[in-house]
Amino acid sequence: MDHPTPDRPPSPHKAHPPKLDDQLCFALYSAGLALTKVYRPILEALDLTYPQYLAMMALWERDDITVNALGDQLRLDSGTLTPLLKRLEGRGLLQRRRDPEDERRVRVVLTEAGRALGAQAADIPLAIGKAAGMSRAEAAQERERLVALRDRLEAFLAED
Amino acid sequence: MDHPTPDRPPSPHKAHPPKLDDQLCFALYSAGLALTKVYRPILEALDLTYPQYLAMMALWERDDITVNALGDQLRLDSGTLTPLLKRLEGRGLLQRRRDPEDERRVRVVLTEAGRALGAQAADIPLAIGKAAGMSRAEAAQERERLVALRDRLEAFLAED
DNA sequence: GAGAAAAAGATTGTGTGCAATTGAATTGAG
DNA sequence: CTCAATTCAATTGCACACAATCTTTTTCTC
Repeated sequence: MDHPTPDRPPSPHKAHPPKLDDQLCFALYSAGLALTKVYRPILEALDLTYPQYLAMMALWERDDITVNALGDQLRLDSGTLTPLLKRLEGRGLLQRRRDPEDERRVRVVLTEAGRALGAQAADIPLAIGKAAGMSRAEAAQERERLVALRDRLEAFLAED
Repeated sequence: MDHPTPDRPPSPHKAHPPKLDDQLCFALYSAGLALTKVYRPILEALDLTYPQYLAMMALWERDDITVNALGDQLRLDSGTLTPLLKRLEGRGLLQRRRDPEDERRVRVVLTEAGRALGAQAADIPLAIGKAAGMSRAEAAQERERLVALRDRLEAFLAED
């Protein structure tokens, strides 16, 4: 049961392949998979997928925004958002209408049903916190560390 | 059940919908998206997708394992792994062969080309660490926190 | 030892993610 | 004012993820 690369041998004669369980990236990846698996049965009650839930959260806070603006918040492009929003529209949770000011834009507006769903979602964070076995404060700390990591990665991507 | 909601406004007359940027889950989700975007151009040199890279990492450490065993490590099921492995096989990086001992199993074995790719991947973690703007020690700490979170979520999923 | 149950992997169908392209609308340079 | 460049969303194509189902093979029970 070998473990963590305590110290790398100073002179790598041969290049050693990286190990799965040493990688921060895999921890992030597998934690994300686990989290969506926890969400799935909870969101089933609202008949939402996890990305749909994220989109609805953004819209509960502020709707009547363009697809682009929503994509900036969610870090998703139109290739992902357009079909996702069409599904939500098909369920009567929102409407997509061309902006008369600029016909290139599509503005996303919640319906009454869409807004009402927000109240039903109010208890979800608590349920997730329980599954994660973290206090509110711990979760907030971890959230900040991940946001900081994300921001550094996005800054790196934005370079040149 | 639980309730000490310490910092909530005292009387929730109406249920308030959760907010995107308050959620640990969205921090995890968006950090994961950013990370794969950082990986993409780096992995292009190896002509691997990010999940393919994860699978290869597992195999560089130990191959000649079943699809199930690989799936347990990666947290993926056969519905995801079968086509992924077929693509890698098509590229000549590995072979899939039925286990003669138990014809239900398929064992995954690296080819020489597949093993050779491991050497080319040796510098990737360093490049990622740079993009993430973290020291080795910081990355290791964050990795442990995420693994702990993942393990708690998986334990919750395994309940009942 | 025969039939039921279980296990391993493959397949099908749905829903993301994203690159690349397209089409329509707007803006900008001269 | 005009035509090229830009912008916004949609579309297309590929690769995950996963539920549900199916086939084959093995094991379990009697």
